[in-house]
Amino acid sequence: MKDQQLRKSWKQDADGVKRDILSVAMAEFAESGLAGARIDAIAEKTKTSKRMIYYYFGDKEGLYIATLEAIFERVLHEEAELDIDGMMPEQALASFVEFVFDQHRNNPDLIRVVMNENILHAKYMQKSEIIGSQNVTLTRRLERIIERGQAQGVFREGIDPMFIYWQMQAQAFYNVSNRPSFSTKFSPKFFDKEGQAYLRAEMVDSILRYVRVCDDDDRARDGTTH
Amino acid sequence: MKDQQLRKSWKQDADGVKRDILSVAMAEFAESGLAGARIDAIAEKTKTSKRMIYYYFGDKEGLYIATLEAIFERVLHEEAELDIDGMMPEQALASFVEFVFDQHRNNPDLIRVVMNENILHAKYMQKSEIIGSQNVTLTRRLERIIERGQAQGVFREGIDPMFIYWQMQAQAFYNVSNRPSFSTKFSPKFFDKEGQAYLRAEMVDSILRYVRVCDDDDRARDGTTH
Amino acid sequence: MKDQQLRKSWKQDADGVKRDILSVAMAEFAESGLAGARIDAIAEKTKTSKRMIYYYFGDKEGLYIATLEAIFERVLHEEAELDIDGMMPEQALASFVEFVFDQHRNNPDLIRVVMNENILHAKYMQKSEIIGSQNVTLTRRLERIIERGQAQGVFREGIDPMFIYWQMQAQAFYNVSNRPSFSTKFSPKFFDKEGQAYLRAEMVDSILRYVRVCDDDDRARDGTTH
Amino acid sequence: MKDQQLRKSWKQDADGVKRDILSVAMAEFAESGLAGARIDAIAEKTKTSKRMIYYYFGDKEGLYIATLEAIFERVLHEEAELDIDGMMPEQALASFVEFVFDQHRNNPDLIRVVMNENILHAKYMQKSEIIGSQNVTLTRRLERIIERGQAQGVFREGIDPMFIYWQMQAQAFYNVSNRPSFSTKFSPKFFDKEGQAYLRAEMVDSILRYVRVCDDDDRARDGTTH
DNA sequence: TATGAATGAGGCTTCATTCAT
DNA sequence: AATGAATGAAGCCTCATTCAT
Repeated sequence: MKDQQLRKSWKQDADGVKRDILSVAMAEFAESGLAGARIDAIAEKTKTSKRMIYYYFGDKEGLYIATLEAIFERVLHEEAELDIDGMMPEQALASFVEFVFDQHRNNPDLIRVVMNENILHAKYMQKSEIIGSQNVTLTRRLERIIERGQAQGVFREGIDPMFIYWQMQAQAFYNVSNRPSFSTKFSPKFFDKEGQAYLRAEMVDSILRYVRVCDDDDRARDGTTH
Repeated sequence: MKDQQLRKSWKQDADGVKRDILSVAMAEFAESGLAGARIDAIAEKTKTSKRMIYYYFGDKEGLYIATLEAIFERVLHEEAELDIDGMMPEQALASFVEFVFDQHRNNPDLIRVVMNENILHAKYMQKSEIIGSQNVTLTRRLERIIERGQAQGVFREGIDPMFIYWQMQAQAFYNVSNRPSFSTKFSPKFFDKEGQAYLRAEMVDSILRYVRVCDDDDRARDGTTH
Repeated sequence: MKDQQLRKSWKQDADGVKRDILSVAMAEFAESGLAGARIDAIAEKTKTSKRMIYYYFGDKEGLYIATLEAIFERVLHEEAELDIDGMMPEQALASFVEFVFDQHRNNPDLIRVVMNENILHAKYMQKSEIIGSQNVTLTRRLERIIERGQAQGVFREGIDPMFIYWQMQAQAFYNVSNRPSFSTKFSPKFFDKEGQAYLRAEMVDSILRYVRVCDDDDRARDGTTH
Repeated sequence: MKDQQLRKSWKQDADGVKRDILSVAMAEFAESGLAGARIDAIAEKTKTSKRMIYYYFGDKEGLYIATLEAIFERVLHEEAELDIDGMMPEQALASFVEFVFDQHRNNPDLIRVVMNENILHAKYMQKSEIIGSQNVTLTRRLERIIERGQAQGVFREGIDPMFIYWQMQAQAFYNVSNRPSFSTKFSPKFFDKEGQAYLRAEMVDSILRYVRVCDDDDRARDGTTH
């Protein structure tokens, strides 16, 4: 899209070929995982040939890692668009939760690739230098929301922002990753349009109740009713 | 229950062989998934030969399904040991959450197999007739806890027990399934002994805060502080 | 069927078991040939177990040969029922042809087993002592019909009865054996009920025309029209 | 017809490799049938490796179908060389019969492959789009011979050319296909050089007698001598 | 006489990768 | 920069047959 004019005489520019391969690879790795994906299948859906995959990415693992990094980079861009700095703490937190929920829901490929990574004990994520150092931004912003809420006296003390972030991730991720098994084993009711809206709202509610100041906070720790 | 006594004189022990194969297969499928597991690798770790795997389970898929069902059956048995009926509602709910958390934590094989199933869109879980009809018991018990709590006035109205169950599952599952990626991308701090204890406690707290009656419930829905 | 009374106390008599196995084997070998038939498949359709097949017949080849011989014996019995001795020569010959045609048509299993034998270069038929010495009877009877016709002046001289027999066999056999390929490559029109009746009638007609005295016999040999 | 000249510089010769594989496969499938043939055996007799069979033909069935089609194509080419249009009807018909007889006799591989196909109920012939639509030419030519003979008054009316074709095929095919069993069960006398010449001549004679006008045609239908 | 368990050899097929041009 | 041809290693599975009781 950028400098195509300069290269017009070439049939395809190198970047275009790479991007083409990557986008096909992403779909394949997301669908079948590293072991399950087939180089042949990827090559066939590509505009170029199998040889080019090896030319540009070395081997299957190289292509896989490139795919992984491309996905995380895409996600990073999305996160930059979250605009909550002007909101009141509760509203900001609610929007934050909704954003995380939606982000996962709208990126099933990301989820599936991460699922696969976890099956491989995150072997390739660890190898990548890009991925590890990424998500500081988002957690920082969450910290600031919590701090603001506490300063305003609407959020209680003793909250670990990272735990809240973990909890959000858990639910947002699980909502996509385990939909097949949960539907099968328990109930599909949360996965139609209404069900998803309900889940999203309750997730917000649940986290707000977790951070909010409540008179009876003495009851909270021991789990008894006085 | 069986006529094993009659067969004791046989050198062969079909059930033993099958169990042996299954336990090896469970580990292999958990580690590598359906596609990644190697029949040869399973056979080698077995007391018997590769041929016997085919004799008893037909093919790789047959073995995989048998493994799946064995795992879910094992889990079912564990659930029968949860004893919370005599407790007060809050205590019962707390114990329930802790049980779910521990159950997942202590069965990483189960988690990994389910992860794999989800990558396969739960294809084989759906095929199995055993798995679908299982988990009524546990959700029923949760329903009763909630009802009791509401009757006693300690839990608020408008709670869907299934959502609480979903939320528990999400966190308990994610805690095991996504540990590698979360550790890598964010922080490993929740995954040592103390971190796990913290996570478990906050999970309980979070859910109790979600169900508990709170004076300011009018604030809950719109997310403002008026 | 014979001495079942004597053996009533036994669950199954040896002959019954053997006959049971043989009848199943015949169907399997007819359908799939020696290489294609599966001992397991045969055993499953049998009232007894796989082990019994080996007990009674030694191995797969042994069972195959036994099947072969049983089939030829059955055919031999059928031939004994052909009753044409009182007929006039033309009528007798016509009946003979029809008999051969029907006999093949009604024994597709025989045909398929012989097809398979021919693929194996009749290896097992040659081994069998029973089969080789069988079909003298039928060819003798054909010889006698021809001789009678010649004596009565209705059949011409210079006919080899064995050729006529060969020609009948060829058509009667081909009608069953090559029905699938002929239907596919040329036309299925000869294989419905009417088509078969037509084929049968023309076969008779053709052979009668071949043996019958004809004024223009001088034309016959060189294939010219004078 | 092809651009082989352009590729002459390549070490690889895809068409040559394919043809090599096909010719070996033809012999193997002819000898052992689809089930009996061994990919390993084929590969060994080939200039290339087993892997290349899969590269070019996909799987065993793919190779089998390719073999089937190659054989039928070869036969088609042979048929194009039959030159009988200038002959008188009887002579043309005689030559036609001889051609069919010789064609079968000289292509035992074809016969054996078709035998095998018939054992498989012509399953793969039906799949092939090439084979079904082929043999119109030859039957058309036979029709025209008959018509010419009838127009000239040397052939009688009421003849179905397709039946004659069927009859020729039956005998020409059976002569090759059932030689082993016929030799074993009846007599080998038709299968040496003289025997084959005799069979061929009588086949011609028999068919000419079938089509020729004969004074006594009133006798033909009821089979009596009055 | 009867049976379920066991087996070794060999079959078909797939895969990521490299070669030659 | 690009491509069709080629490959070895390894995977899954099937078969007739035998063993132990």
